[in-house]
Amino acid sequence: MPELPEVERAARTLRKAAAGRVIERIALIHPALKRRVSAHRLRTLRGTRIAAIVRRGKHQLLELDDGRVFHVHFRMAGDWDVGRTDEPLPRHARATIDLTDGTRISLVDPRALSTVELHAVGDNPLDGLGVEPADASLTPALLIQAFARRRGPIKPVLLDQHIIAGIGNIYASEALWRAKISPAVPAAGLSRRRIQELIDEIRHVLGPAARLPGRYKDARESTRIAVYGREGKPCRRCATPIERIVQAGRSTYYCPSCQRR
DNA sequence: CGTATCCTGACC
DNA sequence: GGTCAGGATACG
Repeated sequence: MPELPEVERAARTLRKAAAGRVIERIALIHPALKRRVSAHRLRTLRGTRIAAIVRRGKHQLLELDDGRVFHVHFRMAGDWDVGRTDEPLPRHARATIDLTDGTRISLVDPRALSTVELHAVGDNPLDGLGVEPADASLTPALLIQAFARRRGPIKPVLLDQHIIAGIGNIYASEALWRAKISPAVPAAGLSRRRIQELIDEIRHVLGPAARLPGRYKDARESTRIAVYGREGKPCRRCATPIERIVQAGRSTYYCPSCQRR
């Protein structure tokens, strides 16, 4: 499920259930998660208050009141399930966060690719992460500079979280379609004007959490998927059949007619 | 830069 | 049985 809008929604769910509350225990169920944080370090979380929940890109940071950070990334298929400690675990529960009030938040993830980390006081959990789409510092000038070092096509570059944080495979195709930019054009060499259009469309497709405050009045405007997964179906602008190509191992969908090189 | 890899489930 | 999946990273 998760790209930026879905992670934003999940973080809000978590905030509602857990912000300001105290951890009873965090349990890692799946072996791949157990490998990441030792049982000993997990036990040190008991009695710690969750001061705040912060989303950055597709990352969720549970900021603990002792300064440590419990860091969760859903990867391809993670999500939160909020229940009670006396209920049976949901299907595909990979970790649980039990609170002293009896709430159990389960990390559910059929593919078990989600990751968790426990950061010590003072480390930066998001070293190298790119700019947040809603941040005013996301400007054409910034991207011109970032793109200049890239030789490859724009679409895989949009997925690079070191540049802009939070664009995933679906919305990369969607933003390029809306901006009428071919996914195959070299990132370097896009004009300032086209980059500005691309930034606007990235903010549009990623929804309210990616938009600058005070802009885009129509926050509820439909963000329905226009190209992703629509191979062979007519382009919603020009009716040309949508094509699918593979770039950097991921599917890209685009209109060969109205997305220009 | 592309490719393999981590995992599991859904679908052909 | 094979392929694909809304992610990220290690590697050649």
